[in-house]
Amino acid sequence: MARTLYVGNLPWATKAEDLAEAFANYGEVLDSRIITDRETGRSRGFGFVEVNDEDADGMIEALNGTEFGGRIITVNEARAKENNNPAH
DNA sequence: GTTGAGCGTT
Repeated sequence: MARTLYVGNLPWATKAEDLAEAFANYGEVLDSRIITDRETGRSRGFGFVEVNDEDADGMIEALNGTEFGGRIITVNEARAKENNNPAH
């Protein structure tokens, strides 16, 4: 079971491993992904972190509105195009 | 080499 977390307001230099490392301090990180521009390949400044369902809420509370890489990041439950579990 | 609200990739 896993839930996808949206992480926004990230510095341009943020990498997926950086997110995984930060989120791993508050729960189990299953996967992490930084969204980059498909055309240019540059970071869009936000990403997604797949975490354990049990720890998802705590990780959001722990990291939402906190400073990361010098910026205050936004952490929320991610929306999805199809397969996801937004149900509480 | 730049930018700053947002919800992605197969």
